[in-house]
Amino acid sequence: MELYKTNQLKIYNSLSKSKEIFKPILEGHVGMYVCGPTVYSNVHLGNVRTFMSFDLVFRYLKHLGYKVRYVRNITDAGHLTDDGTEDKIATKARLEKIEPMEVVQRYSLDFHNILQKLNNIPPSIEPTATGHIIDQIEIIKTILNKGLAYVVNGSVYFDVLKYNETEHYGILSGRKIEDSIQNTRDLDGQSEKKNPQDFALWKKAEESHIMRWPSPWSDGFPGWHLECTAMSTKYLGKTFDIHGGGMDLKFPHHECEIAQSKACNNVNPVHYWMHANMLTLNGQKMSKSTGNYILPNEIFTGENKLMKKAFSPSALRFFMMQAHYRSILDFSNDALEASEKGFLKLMEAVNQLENITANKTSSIDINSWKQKCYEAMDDDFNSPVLIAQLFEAVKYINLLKLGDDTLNEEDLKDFKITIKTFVFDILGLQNETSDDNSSKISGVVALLITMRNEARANKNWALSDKIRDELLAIGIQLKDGKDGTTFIIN
RNA sequence: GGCGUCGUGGCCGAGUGGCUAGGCUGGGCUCUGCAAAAGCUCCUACAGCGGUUCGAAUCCGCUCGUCGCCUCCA
Repeated sequence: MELYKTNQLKIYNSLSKSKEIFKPILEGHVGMYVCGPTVYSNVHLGNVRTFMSFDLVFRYLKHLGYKVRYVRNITDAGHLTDDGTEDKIATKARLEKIEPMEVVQRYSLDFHNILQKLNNIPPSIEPTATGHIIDQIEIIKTILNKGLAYVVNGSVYFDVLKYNETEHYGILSGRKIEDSIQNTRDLDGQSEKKNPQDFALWKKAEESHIMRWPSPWSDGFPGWHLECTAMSTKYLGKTFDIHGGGMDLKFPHHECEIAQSKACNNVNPVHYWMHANMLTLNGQKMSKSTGNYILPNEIFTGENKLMKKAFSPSALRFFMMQAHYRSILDFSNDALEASEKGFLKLMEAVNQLENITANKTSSIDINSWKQKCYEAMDDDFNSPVLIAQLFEAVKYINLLKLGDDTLNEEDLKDFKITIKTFVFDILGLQNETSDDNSSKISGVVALLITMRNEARANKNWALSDKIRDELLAIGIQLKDGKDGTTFIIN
């Protein structure tokens, strides 16, 4: 039987601002849409956090037995620069004197490469904005027909004030339109809009603009907010279960998506809105535009002023999983270093699982422990609490090894499977110590351990310590226990 | 200025109206040739001020501060 039938998953819904019991539209199936990156530069660590958060969601939903269709777009057109006049991709292409599609290709590859290193499972569908221009044009036509958009000089704008007469623009972000009217700054280049709150569904392209597509209104390109509505509707339907994204997209991006869907399809598109919180650096939001950011590769190589050393992708992933996805997390070398130590301790314990043998009776209540692991994840994907439970398991493993605790065959099997499931399948961590050469290394180290033990038997401490210390220097740590000497590779 | 968020021990970071989060760091003990590891153990908490309550870090109010959004942003 699928786990979702017995587990009661609760999700914090940004729309209702409360935790709700998760009930999909179609039993056993989940439709999930997450706003992907705009591929005009390398993804930074802050971008990555959001995608890792939803990777955890994806993994857990699948573990619970749901059939999940996970759609995450690539924004390769339509995302305007600060002044609201030019497409970000086109700007980058102009600056680097290359084709826009070269920009898209380069940074899409970077994006996929980084996420793969961090062991993210690829989405079921990864559509691009430029591949769905036709769908976007159709939506614009419908919204125009309903009188909720207007055409000016070949551009089409959504009429927010008109929409707000019958609907609530601000339902997600908790804003009142009156406030935003009073507080909106006047921006250059937006004078053709009726009201500053109106947003572009279609932008007419200037003569010099390279990225352009024909439409009934002008040769131009689609607005940023529209692509997500077009693609989510196309692949998940007019209403679907989960829509995710970074907290900073709540307004205006997600608010606009709701407005577009309601205007076009007369329905609220999303049942559960999930927002991942920001990753900060030096207490400030990581952001490309301010220069306050770090790239994942700089962490893997250690090549950044902020880094004292290199960290593995799994150590980084573990660091992120130690914080709840809705909390702000501050990044620093020291915080990562502390996480790495914990991560290695966990991995070492997982490696020791195979050395544990079954007993006649069990002194640990494995079922109750396992239950706590599920309760943590069922409570809005609480990975930090899950990890606390996994450290409980580390303690158990060490005590089992010492023989101070025992497990019968059935419990031991369950224990092993549960740990591995949570560590590898759900948290998505990887055991980086085991590689192709590990068996050879094991053989060599075993030989050195034998030589060292001979030296120790002869009380030749100088030699035994030399073997131990020099192995440690190259990252192999010996540990003398009651049952002989074991080692770990750091 | 508006809206929202958060404020936990040396650091990171969970959580709940009364019962140990966890990790890292530091101290002690056991084990050990020494060390490491492991086990046991100890220390430093819930921004401030009021209120509700038998009891609040947990609920309410105010103050201060943080961060985010309000403009492209994961």
